[in-house]
Parts: sequence; C-alpha cells; structure tokens
Amino acid sequence: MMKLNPAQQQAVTYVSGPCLVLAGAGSGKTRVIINKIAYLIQQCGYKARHIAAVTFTNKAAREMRERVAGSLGKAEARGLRISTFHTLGLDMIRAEHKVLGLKPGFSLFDDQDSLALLKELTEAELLEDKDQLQQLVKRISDWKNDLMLPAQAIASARDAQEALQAQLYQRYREHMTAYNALDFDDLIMLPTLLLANDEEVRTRWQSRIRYLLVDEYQDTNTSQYQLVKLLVGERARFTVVGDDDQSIYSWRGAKPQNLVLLGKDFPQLELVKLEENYRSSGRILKAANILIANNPHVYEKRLRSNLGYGEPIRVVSANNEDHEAERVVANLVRHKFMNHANFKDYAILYRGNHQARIFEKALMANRIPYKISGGTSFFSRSEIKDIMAYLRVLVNPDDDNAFLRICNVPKRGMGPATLEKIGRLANSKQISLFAACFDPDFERQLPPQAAETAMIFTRWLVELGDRAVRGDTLEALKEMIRGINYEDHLYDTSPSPKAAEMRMKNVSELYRWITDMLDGDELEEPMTLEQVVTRLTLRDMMERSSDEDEADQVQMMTLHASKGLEFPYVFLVGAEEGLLPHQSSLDEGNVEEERRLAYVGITRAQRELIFTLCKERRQYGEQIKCEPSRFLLELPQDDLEWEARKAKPSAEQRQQSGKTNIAMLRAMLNK
DNA sequence: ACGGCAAGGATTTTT
DNA sequence: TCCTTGCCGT
Repeated sequence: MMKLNPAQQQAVTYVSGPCLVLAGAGSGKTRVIINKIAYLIQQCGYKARHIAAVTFTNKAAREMRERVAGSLGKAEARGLRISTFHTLGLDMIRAEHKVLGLKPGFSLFDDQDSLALLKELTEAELLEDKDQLQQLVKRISDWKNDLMLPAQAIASARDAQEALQAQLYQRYREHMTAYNALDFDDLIMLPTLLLANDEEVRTRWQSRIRYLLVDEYQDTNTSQYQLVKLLVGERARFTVVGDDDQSIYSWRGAKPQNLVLLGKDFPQLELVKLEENYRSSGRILKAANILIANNPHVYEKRLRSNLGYGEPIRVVSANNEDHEAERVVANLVRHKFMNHANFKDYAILYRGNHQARIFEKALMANRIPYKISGGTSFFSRSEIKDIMAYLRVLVNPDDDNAFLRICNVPKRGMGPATLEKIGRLANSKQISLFAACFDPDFERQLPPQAAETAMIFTRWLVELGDRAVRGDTLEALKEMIRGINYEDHLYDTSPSPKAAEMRMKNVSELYRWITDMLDGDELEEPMTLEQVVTRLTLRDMMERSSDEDEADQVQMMTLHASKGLEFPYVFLVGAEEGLLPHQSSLDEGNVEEERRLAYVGITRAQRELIFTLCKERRQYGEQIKCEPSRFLLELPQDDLEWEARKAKPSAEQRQQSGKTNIAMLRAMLNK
C-alpha cells in the first residue's frame, strides 16, 4: 500500500461501486489487483472465498495466485478464487452439472477435437471446401459467443448458407451431447445462459462471488462480458482492468468495445487511469505514445516514464531475410559484449511464427542459446494427444473421438473394417462406440476374431478405469502405459530412435505433470483423475521445475505472445509493409489492430529498441520488394537512427504517410 | 500398412 | 520455396 502512486491507490481503495482501471503498458496493473484483493480482505471485511479474480491465461492466474499468497499469507488467501474465465466456467458447470443435464466426467474437446468432429459431420454434406469448414467453425464459435443455441441460429438464418451452417451447428451439438463432451466456448456459454435463465442459480452464485476482478478486460468477448454482468448483478461490486491499446485479439472474438459498453451499462462507473510507466525509457514511451495516437480513442491516455530518456531507437535494414538475421545476431553479440548483458536480456519479436526459423538458424550457427516460446504446442504433439485420449476414455468411455484415436494405437488389430461394424451397431442403437462393445448384439455382428480383440481391449479399459477411480490412480496409470507398450510403439513409428526418445521424454513429462497434479502441493489441492484431464486440456498444468526459466537464452516469440512480458533489449524484426501491418489485415482494413500490435512490441522494451527490415524478401518462392513499415514513418524521426544502409524512406513515402494520418484524423472527427 | 508423389496453402492462436 | 495433406500404388 505504501509503495503505490496516487492513481494506483485510488484504483485500489475505490470499492463502493463499479471501477474501470485503464492501465497502460507497464503501469503496474497486476500490483493494483494484488493490492486490491488484500485491501478488500484486510480493510473492507470481505472473506477471501467471496472474492474472485479472472484472467485469460493460466500463466497470469498462477502468477497472481502466487503473489497474493505471498502478500496475504496462506491462511488469509484460503478460498480465494483466482482462475481463467474458462476455469471459472468449468467450475460452475461442474457444480451445476445436474441442472445442465451433464453426466459427471464429461470430456473437454480442444479446438482440434472439435474440428475433427465437424470435419466428419460435414463429409456427408456437400461442403467439401476446406474454406467452408473454417467458416463453419468460426460461425459456430460466433454463435456461442453471442449465446445463441442451435434453435435460435436456425430461426435467425438469413440465407441458405447460414441455414445449412445452423443445421450443422445443431448436429454438432447433438454429437457433443452424445459424447458427453463440451468445447471451450461451452465453458463460457453454458454458465452464462444458466445464470441468465435460472434465478435460483444466479442468486446463489452472486452471493458466492461478492467482489469480482477482471484482468485484461479489453480481451473479453460478448459472452464473457455477459457472464461478468450476471455475476456482479445489481450490486455491481467489481473492478476491471484493461488497456484498449493492447487489444490484439479481436480476430478471436475479443470486443474492445466492451470497455465503452461498460460505461453505458454502469453509468456510475469510476474511471481510474494508470499512466505512470515503470518499465521503459522516456524515448521508447514517447515513440509508443506517438504511434498509438494514430488510432482513434475513446479514453485518452498518455504514458509517462519514470526513467531517463535513453538511447535512440535504431532501425537496421538488411538486403534480405538471411541478411536480416545475420545483422540481428551481429548486433546482439556486439551489444552483449559491450554492455556485459546476458542472452536472456534480449528478445527477438516477430509477426509470424515462420519468421522464427531463419533467426533460429542464425543463432544456432553462432552457438547462441535461444528459446522459442509458442509455435507448435506441447499438446498438439501426437504422443501427448494419444496419452490424453487414453485418459479421456478412462474418465468418459462415451468419448468416441478419444476412443477412435486410441483403439488402434498402438496397433492391436482393430482396423477400419472392425470399427465400421462397431460404428454401425452404435449408430443403430444410438449408443457410443464403447458401449456398443458391451451390447448383447455385439458378438453376433462381428467376426469372432475382431469381437475378441475389441472385447479384450474394452474390458481392460473398464478394469483400469475402475481402479483409477477407486483409489490407486497412479498405479493404474503406470500399468496403462506399460500395458499398451507405448514406448515400443514410439520406436516403431518414429523416423529415428532419437525422435522416439524425444517423444518418450514428452510422455514422461506429461506423466510427471499428472502425478504432481494428483498429489497436489501447498498451493493446490490434490485432484482426481477427472479433474486432471480437464485441466490439462485447458493447458492449466502446474509449474514445471524452473530450470528453463533460469537459463540464459535469447527469447524469441511472436508479438502476440510477448504481451505482458518485458525485456531490456528488444529486436522488433520484419518492420515492413505487408508484414507488420500484415497484408491480410490491410486487406480487411484493420490497420489499427496492427498498430496496436506494434505498440505492444515497442512497449516490451525497457532500455533499447531496435527495428529491422529487409529490402527484399522471399515469399512463396518469389522475391518481393519490401517497403518500410508505415509505423516506422509514424514514429518521431528525431528519436530514430536509421542505419545508413540506404533504406531511408523517400520523400514520397513520407508524404504518403502524412496523407494517411490526415485521413485517419478525419475519420476520427467524423465518428 | 506404409512410402512416394502431387497438390495446395502459407497471420496472430490466451482457452 | 517449403511444409503439410491426401491419394495411390505396392
């Protein structure tokens, strides 16, 4: 409390009504949330179990949980609810599963699972276009985010295309119900609809959560905001923290307009701006402010630096992308040597994952340790999906998707022909594949050999599942991995023994997470296998031992992934038209989000910022000429140091940039 | 069941 | 260009 600035203090102590904290980059918003939770408990008489804080990422939730535990002590923090939106929804669904008509032990489908199911459903239709499949996925997600059930979607369809999509939405829903499965969007939609329609449930949750805090509010979508509104009710005791300038997920349904909506829905809203920045040098902040001023704003905000003015921002140009990577590495090495810095003080930020490869190559060639965050995630590796599918079947045998994945992996002679027959039986009786294997007709409709293998397998699973639920979960798990000879399977199917080894290491890693979660620790309660499986699908695993965090490695990630982080020295690479304002965003006329993305990147830097760009770049096999990003031209040129390599913007380009600014200003005034 | 080859696609991806 | 996907042949 002592160390808060006046604005932060106001944000913390205003508790009598709805509160919006506009928190600029690096303005100490997490601190405000932590302090506010403590203030609510210690000064305002709130019980910890009546307070909930929601974030978007598990990482953010975990960090918050740790910091609160550190400042409050374990006893006082007991019962405090700090989770992601999705985990909160999951908890609510679990508590209310009877009302929702769900059997306990339901499966959670991740995006890939849902996509696979939809693919299957659309195969019968004349929807062969993969583009149309993508559209369908998006449409269903949109419907769910707008809290529309299939019946409403069908009723409100405006054309044949939409009507077909609505029909498929309904079939999708039916299949999910049959599998006893939910997808990510359901985790928000179902609790929200339940609260909206059931007064008893609503008042129960409103009395359970009496103060609500929301982090990264600008990233909420419609249903998430509805959930917030329903949870806080008339009393409206809540604080949301957000920054419209850091809204970079609108392509995923985030509605930064929710910030404006909040003022309309709650006229008594208290607005607090955090404009003091504790992260970056004055020059970096000035650049960021000037850049983002090109976007229209509902709430004006200007970050002030507490630190010195700092070094000039450099713009390094290269002939092509290989040269770009070389120059970054050369600059980095020289800089590190002159400043006695560590590798982990440097970040290379880029727009698209594909850009990473070339930098990876250059770093490797120079024996520089690096770490790439993001990219193909742990959970999309096939070996992890396999084991997860096994676990899902143990917990929920009706999960046909998971069952299909594992029944012949490793190969046990349950090939397509057998499955086809089981599928037909299951279909005719309206039961799951697994249940079909226990049907009285099962043995009559299958060749003896096939029936035999299927029965041995399913009975083995039942036995394992029983054991896992009854008590010795760990033993059951161990036996399962041993029982399927998974290690042999990996060696059989991997291109090299080395790859198999890697994959087995991943499996062991997963196994370790599972055991940790089953056992629990001082911050987390022990979980049941059922809980472990859903939490893992939500990517919410316990912190693995921190040997990686300590390592001295150059940090590489996309601009999106960098949000919330900070680094002493930042290379923002590929600052070119078509790449940083990405071409597809230009096509859609959404430069503003790209500008925010650049803003996020710039404000990651604490001490120094270096942009790089190429004169030409190979794209889809052909060389294309590159122009400097318009964002570079929007920055204060006095603070930029263009590296002489003859890529200075021409007078014509400056003129162009000036024109667009005027056009934008006009657009703003017209609004 | 698996390797070979052609075609197609190539932002971002908190859960 | 270079990766993934899917189809086809053995």
